[in-house]
Amino acid sequence: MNALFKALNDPTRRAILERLRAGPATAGAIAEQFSFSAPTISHHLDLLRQADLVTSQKQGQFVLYTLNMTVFDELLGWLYQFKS
Amino acid sequence: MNALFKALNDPTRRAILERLRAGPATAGAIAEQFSFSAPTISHHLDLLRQADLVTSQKQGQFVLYTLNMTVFDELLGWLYQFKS
DNA sequence: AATTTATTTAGACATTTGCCTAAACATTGA
DNA sequence: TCAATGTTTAGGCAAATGTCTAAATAAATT
Repeated sequence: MNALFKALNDPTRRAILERLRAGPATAGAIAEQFSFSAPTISHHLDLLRQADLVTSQKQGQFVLYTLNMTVFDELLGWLYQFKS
Repeated sequence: MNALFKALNDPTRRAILERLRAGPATAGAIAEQFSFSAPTISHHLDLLRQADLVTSQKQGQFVLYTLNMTVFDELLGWLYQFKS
């Protein structure tokens, strides 16, 4: 829960998640869309992975990142207690 | 959106929200439940108010804090785009 | 009016965060 | 095998964060 909110508490990381809605992408492809260095994006991806919001798989020299939507259920569950 | 995720990215603040589910409470009553100083809790309440997650009204020398659940809809809306 | 009680503001301090560059690692291709 | 490409790791730095104590503000009580 902590890692989840931490990961979401950054506009760049949220933008990465929105980018991944369109489908999996390599670290490099993601980095190109943002005006930050590759190491910075790599670090953001690491935090997203720690929160289990994305998964990664190595494909040759590329690393493909994929959105993991199952974690959102946990967040929805937390929110649900505040409903009504 | 930024203020919202920022406010939620702290276990003490989330616990305060959960406390307020039971009903409005004064700053002092809230502070008593946590082993932090009153100024620290006051600061947390300020961040929650900035995110519009709580509202406050002065009642005599007390300040009553109330959960504002309407903001959760904004969060649900953001989450919704990731569904399915 | 002076004192007590409730809360916030101000300022200090250690830790965390987000960024960078340089270097390391891993894979592909010449 | 050497060079090029993609990605991560390491280390440094400024800014933000969470905590504290001391002081200020505001309302109630004596």
